[in-house]
Amino acid sequence: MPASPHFAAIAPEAAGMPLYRVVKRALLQAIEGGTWAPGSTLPSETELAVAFGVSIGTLRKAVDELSAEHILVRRQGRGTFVATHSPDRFLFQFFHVERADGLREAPSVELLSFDRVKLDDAQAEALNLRAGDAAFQFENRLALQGRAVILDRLTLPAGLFKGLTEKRLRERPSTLYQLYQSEFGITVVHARERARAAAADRHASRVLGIAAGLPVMQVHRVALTFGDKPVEHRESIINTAQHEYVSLLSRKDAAR
Amino acid sequence: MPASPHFAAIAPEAAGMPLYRVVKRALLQAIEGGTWAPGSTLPSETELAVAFGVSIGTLRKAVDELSAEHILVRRQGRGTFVATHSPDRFLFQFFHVERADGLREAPSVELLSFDRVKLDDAQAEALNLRAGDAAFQFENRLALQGRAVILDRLTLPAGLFKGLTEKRLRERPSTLYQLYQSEFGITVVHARERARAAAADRHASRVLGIAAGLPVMQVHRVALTFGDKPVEHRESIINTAQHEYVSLLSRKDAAR
DNA sequence: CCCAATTTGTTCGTATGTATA
DNA sequence: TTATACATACGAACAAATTGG
Repeated sequence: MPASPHFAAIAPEAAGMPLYRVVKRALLQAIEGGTWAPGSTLPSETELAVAFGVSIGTLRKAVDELSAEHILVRRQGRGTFVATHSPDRFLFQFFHVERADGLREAPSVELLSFDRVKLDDAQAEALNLRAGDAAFQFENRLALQGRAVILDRLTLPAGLFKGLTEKRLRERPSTLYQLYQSEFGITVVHARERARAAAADRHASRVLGIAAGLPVMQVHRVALTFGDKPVEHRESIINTAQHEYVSLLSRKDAAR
Repeated sequence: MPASPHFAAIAPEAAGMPLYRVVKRALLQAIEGGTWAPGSTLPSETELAVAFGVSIGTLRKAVDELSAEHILVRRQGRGTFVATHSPDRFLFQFFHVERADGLREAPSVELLSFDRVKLDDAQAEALNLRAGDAAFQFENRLALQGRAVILDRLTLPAGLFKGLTEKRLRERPSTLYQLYQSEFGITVVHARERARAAAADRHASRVLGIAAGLPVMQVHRVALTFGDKPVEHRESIINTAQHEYVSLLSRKDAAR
């Protein structure tokens, strides 16, 4: 285990902020700054409390919030870990399509295209960049039970994903977000989605094997890292003939 | 202030359950059973801790969870209250449509029809009842900025809403959920939604003033009270030409 | 405007239980 | 079995917000 890190004095913007939030911010910055890599074990609560000069209860309250946000994971008897992007986490936190009967299954993914592009106005706005900025854009076809259900078009800022290639994308061992994390040091912590109905255009109808003009759901998503900084823009076209878009089970968090 | 209530001994199903969860269940049952009406003030934390025979910290942990689930509301300096269904709460917790530019506005509601019906298979399944059971069914047209955007068809079990009439529905002073709560003692605590795209049928197209066949979003919602008991089924047809369906900002809870 | 009482919010510290290696 | 880690439970003191005098 690494030596207990040495933390900076209270930041100026912490004025009037409860101590446990100051500790939370410090933990966040340490995680973001790579003091503890994804998947690694943090020092014990006792050690952290000493390192920060706060009581164990205060330290726990900070960790409670980070745990509720899926940034840290606690396991009784084992320790506290920096969350990683496992296939399970993707399925339950970031994948919102289920079969109409409620079956939830991990999709199989097929890369259809890979390009370097310049951001259009809408993408630039969503990513907090300027139109014309360089980006990678690629399309995935997602299948459930062997049937194509979703067409994703993803847009990633070139500045954040230097060295991304079609080959690396294709040969990734696990989920996309796992790739972002392990290869580019980018941790997706949250996503915002907005949906509407639309008629399938020719491209979507070909990829999904449905008639052009058929109603499909169109979901715009922005994935965010620490500090709500956008790192990915995604437009999904969903064939909802046999499947449905399911909003977060906000219950899960509370009911445990 | 009413005298401190007198709570039953620990329930048998509480075996192995942490004390704060036992307290939480007892609080829930007291709320559900009407010991404290919606909007009323609970005894202070100190009093409750004494009444339950637990420490203040344990009591607070129970209240923390109920507060996170929007069942209780705490206000520093004032007290802890049983949550009520205000228009604001409806807008932020239960209404998921925004204008494309992000403007979130309370809809104006117009009652279009009111009938007694028998549940069909799908409705019965969703409401955990039997097909053919008696129900009320009514339609609302919701407008934003004066434009019709949503057509809701609601189905309520007749057994839970005895005495509901078109007149009472029409003359309610506030939101529908406020009516459920004050007139029928039914508190909606949570809702599950599933969405798909569909072509507007003739009825929807007439009500929303759009062309038949146009792609619209179709949202199935089941509203639940304590113990995840379903109390309302709702099918919404949304014209997403100018508006979007926005999934919960799961961030809001955590970021406060 | 200030003061006092009340209530929740924060912080501290300790002891004990439970899960894991 | 032992050691370690998180989980639960206890209790005390003070801070901050609110209300009423």
